[in-house]
Amino acid sequence: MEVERCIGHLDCDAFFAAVELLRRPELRGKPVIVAHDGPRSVVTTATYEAREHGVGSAMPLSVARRRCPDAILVPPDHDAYREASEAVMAVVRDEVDTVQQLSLDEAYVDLSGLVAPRAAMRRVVRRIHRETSLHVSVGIGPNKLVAKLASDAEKPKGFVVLDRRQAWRRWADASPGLLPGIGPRTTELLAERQISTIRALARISEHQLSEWFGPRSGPWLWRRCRFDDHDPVVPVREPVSESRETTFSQDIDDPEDQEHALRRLAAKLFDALEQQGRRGRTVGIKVRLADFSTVSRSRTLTTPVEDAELLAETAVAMLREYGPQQPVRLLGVRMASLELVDGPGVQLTLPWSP
DNA sequence: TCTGGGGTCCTATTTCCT
DNA sequence: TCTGAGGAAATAGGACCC
Repeated sequence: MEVERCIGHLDCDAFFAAVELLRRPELRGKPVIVAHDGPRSVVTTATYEAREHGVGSAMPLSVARRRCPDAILVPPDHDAYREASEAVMAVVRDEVDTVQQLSLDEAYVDLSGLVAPRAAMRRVVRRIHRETSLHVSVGIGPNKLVAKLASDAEKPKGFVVLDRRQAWRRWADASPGLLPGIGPRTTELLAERQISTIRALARISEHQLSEWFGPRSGPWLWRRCRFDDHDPVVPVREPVSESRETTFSQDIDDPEDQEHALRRLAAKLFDALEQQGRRGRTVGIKVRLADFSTVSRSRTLTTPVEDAELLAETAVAMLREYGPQQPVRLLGVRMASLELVDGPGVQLTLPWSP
């Protein structure tokens, strides 16, 4: 028996930029862009003043500068954002039992069974602002999909409550690309078939969508365009993989330089995992060439990688075997099949043979 | 306009095992 | 020993998200 759910989605407004503005109030009201200052940088976050000039997230910094020459550039400070995030999420968890944090600035909450879910979320919003001076937008709906669309609909400081029918009325004529999970590629594939609205997509049979997009994605699309979504709010999820990668300010041609960069990334990744008490059995590399094409290689070992040297050597070996035929723009190292190292004591006790 | 870094998930293909 | 079906796991690539 499916019980009617009530799901909330909460999203901090221009989060990174907002945190910077708290530290530097003199920037308030000005166009601010959070990004590293490099030739190949992209915009991480922009204040609404900068967005008015057409600046948006993930946009090349070179473009953003052209569109908004007066913008003030602030380098990202992830430690500060993590701290602010912890303060925000602490409030959310204090007010709601079931919280799924998606990123530093976003979370789903399960409000099912609450007598006054809206009042609960109003309280969360007020407390977050009182305790952190940050603003959030909230969406409430019968599932994650509607909640997320709703939180995005009227930001900043939005508070939108919709049921499925209202969501349909509001967005039936919008592009399928509005729906989270439908990106540029799928939007294009649909457009080739003359499907450019959610309404048009909803007229396609599940069977047809499965033929076009496969046995999982087809039915998923069929449900999505009906604003139907049964994904539960899952409080804790173990990480699947972790990686470190870097784009060079200039492409690297020399194999020795490439290997050196790869070793540095491997060391960084190993340190991070060791801090968490995690290790993985699968080592992967990622290579982006000058023409922006990307190649990956991976190798699964019989036992989890126990030392930094093995990780680095495995990565370097794969890079040598691949042997890039173009200058390299980006290198990355990844570990997957992650597991938690046993508690203290177990690895101190060597399994010896008599 | 010229594209970061850190992730998740899906698909197709290959490989290995029974 | 050869052959093959079918599934699980590994691999590569790509779409997508913040």
